[in-house]
Amino acid sequence: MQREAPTLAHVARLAAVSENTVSRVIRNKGPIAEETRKRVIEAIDSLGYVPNRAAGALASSSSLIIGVLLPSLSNIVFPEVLRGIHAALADTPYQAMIGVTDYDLLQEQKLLGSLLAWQPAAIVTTGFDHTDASRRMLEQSGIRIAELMDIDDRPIDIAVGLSHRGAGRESARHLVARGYRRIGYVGHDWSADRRAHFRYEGFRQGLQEAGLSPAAEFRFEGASSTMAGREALAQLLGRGGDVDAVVFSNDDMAVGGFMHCLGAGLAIPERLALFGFNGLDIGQALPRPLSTIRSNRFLIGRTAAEKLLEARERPAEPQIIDTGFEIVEGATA
Amino acid sequence: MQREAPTLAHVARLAAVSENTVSRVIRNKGPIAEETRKRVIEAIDSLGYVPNRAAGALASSSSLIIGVLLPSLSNIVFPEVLRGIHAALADTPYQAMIGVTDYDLLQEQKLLGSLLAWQPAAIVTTGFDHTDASRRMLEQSGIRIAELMDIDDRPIDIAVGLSHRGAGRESARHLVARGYRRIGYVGHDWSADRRAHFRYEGFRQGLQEAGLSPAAEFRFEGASSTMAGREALAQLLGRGGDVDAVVFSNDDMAVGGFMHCLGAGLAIPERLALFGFNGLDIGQALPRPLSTIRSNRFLIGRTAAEKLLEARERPAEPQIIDTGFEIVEGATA
DNA sequence: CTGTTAGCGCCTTCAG
DNA sequence: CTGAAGGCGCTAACAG
Repeated sequence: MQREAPTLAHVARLAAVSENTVSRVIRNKGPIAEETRKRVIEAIDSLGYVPNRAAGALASSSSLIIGVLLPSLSNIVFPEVLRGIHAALADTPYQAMIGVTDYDLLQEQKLLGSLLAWQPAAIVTTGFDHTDASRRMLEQSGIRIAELMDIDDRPIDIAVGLSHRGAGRESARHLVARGYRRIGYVGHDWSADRRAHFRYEGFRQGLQEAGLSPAAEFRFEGASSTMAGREALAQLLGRGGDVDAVVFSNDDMAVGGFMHCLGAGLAIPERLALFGFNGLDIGQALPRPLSTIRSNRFLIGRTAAEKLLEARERPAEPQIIDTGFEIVEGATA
Repeated sequence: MQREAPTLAHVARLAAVSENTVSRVIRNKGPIAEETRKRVIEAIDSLGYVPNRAAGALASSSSLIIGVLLPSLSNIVFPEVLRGIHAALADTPYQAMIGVTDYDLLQEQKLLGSLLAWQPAAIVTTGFDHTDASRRMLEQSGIRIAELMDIDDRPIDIAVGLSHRGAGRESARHLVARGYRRIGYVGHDWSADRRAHFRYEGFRQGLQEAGLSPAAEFRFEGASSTMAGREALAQLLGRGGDVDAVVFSNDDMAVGGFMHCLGAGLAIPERLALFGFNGLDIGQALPRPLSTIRSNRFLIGRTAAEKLLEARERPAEPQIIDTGFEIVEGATA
C-alpha cells in the first residue's frame, strides 16, 4: 500500500485554488473568503492531508517545536512540570522535544545545540545556571526562553517558579512558631541541585531571625530518594544530636525519615517533628500527613508554556512569574 | 548580533569542497579521503556549524525524531520508561518527541498524526490497543514501531515488555506457596489500564490452579495512587471480609494499603500480607520492604530504543522481546 | 573518491 | 482576496 502522502499541491488541485491559498487556510493567516475556506477544508479532509512539518520548518525557519531541557526524570517533580507543559500544548500544533541533562551543564549545552538545530519556537530550561556557551546560544537564538523552577535571579526572557530561599525561610519560621527550638537538617548532595541549596540557605536565615542555628545537620552524598532520607535521618540521630524537629531537603527524603521513625518507634511529632518540601502525594498518604510546602510543579510547567506561546517576541524587560508556594500543615510538625 | 547561522554552503566554501562532500562527512556516508574529512571537520568546528534538521528531514523524507506516545506522566512508571529511551538515544543524533495520551485511544490517534507529520524514524507506543485508524497509520508508515510494556499479543513490528498475565499468576502462586489461602484483591479502575486487568486475570488463574478464588475484591474508581490504595483497603476490610493476604494492582496502591495497616494497627504480614507490582523504590523504603514484582521499566525503554535503531527495516516476522519480571521477596508477604 | 543536478513541501514576497 | 515565482538547507541519484 503506502500511497504517497498528499501534499499541499494535491489539496490545491482538488480545491481548485493555489497552494498558497491552502497554506493560508491552514495557518489561519491573511484574509480568506469563507467560500474558499470551506472548499479547502473539504479537500483537506477528503484527502486526509497532514502538513509536512519539516517542510514548514524549513520554509519559515521556525518550527512548531518547544524544546524542553529537564535535569532528571527520576524524580517525579520534573515529569509533573512536563505534564504541565503538555497540558498547555495539548490543543495547539506545538510539540515538546525533550532533553535530559542529568543536572550537568555541559550536557545541557550539548542538548541545547541539538534542539536549536530544529529551529524550535521556544526553549524551556531549568534554573539560571548555564555555561557561557549555552547562555550565548539562548540569548542569540532570538526565540522565547523560559527558565523554570527558581525566580531568585535575573532571567534571560521569563522565569517561572518560586523563591526557594523564601520557601526555606518559611519552613524555619513555621517550626519556630510551633515551638520547636532544636531543629536539624537532613539533605541530599546539592553540588548539582542548586535549588535544594537555596532552600537550605533560606532555612538557616529563618532560624537566624529567631536567634537560632541548625541543631544538627547531615547531608547524604548522592541524589535524593526515600531510602537516602531514611538512612540519613538514622545517621543524624545516631550521632546523639539532640533535636526536636528535622527539615528535609525534599519530600522524598522526609518520607524516608518518616519510615525511619516508624521502624525506630519514634513518635511523630511528639518525639521528633518532620518537615519536607514539594507536597508530593506520597507524603499526604502517610499515616500522619507530612508537614511540607507545596511547590505547584504542574502550574509551573503549564504557565511557562502558556506565556511562551502568548507572544513571539521577548518582552523588553525580563519577566518573573511567581507561582508561589503554600505551607501544608500536615500532622508531622 | 545574531549572525546568520552557517549552512552547508559556508562549510563547503571554507573547506574548498562541494556541499555534498560536507554532507557525506557529517553523515558518515560513502567513502571520503581522510585528508578531505579532516579539512571539512576543521571547517565545521571553526564555523560552529550545526546542521539544520528540518532541511535534512525534508530532503531525506525522514527525520532523526523518535516519536514516543505515553499514556501518562503522573505515574513514575512511564517517566522511567522514558528515561530508558533517553539513555539509549543519548549518544546518537536522535531526539525523542513526546505525546501524552491520558490512556485515551482517540488521543493516541490524534497525537500519532502530529508525530508522523515530522516523518520520524520510529514510533514508540504503549500496548496493543489502538484505534483502527492508528493501526493503519502505524502499519502504512513503514517506519519501525515498538509497542511497549506488554507482550501477550501480536505486535505490529516489535513488542518489548513482560507478560502481565504471567506476573499476575506468579503473585498468586507466591502467596499460595507461602501458605496464604484467603487472598483478596484491591485494584484501581482498569477500563483504561488494560495491563492491570491482565494481571488480575493472571492472578485469578494462579489462584484457580490451587483450587482457590479471590476471598474478597475491591476496585477503586479512578487512577491508581497511594491514597486510593489506602482507602480501598479500608473499604475491603470494612466489609468484614476475612482475608489473610491482599494483592494490589500496583505498588502505589500497595503502599497505600501499607499505610492503612499502620494507621489501623494491623500487623504486617502476620495479620495481613500485602503484595504489589512494579518494584518501586518507595515500596522498598517502607519499614518492611514491600513484597512485589519488579517490572524493569527502564530496561523496557532502553531496549526498545536500541532495537529500533538497530535496523531501519521491520523484521519479516513481528518480534517479541521479553524483559521479564522478578519476584521481590520483601517482608510483607 | 568527489562533483553536478534536481528536487523535498512549504512559506514568503510581491503582484495583481 | 488570490496567484506566481523563488528559495529555505539539505540529500539522492547519477556522473565522472
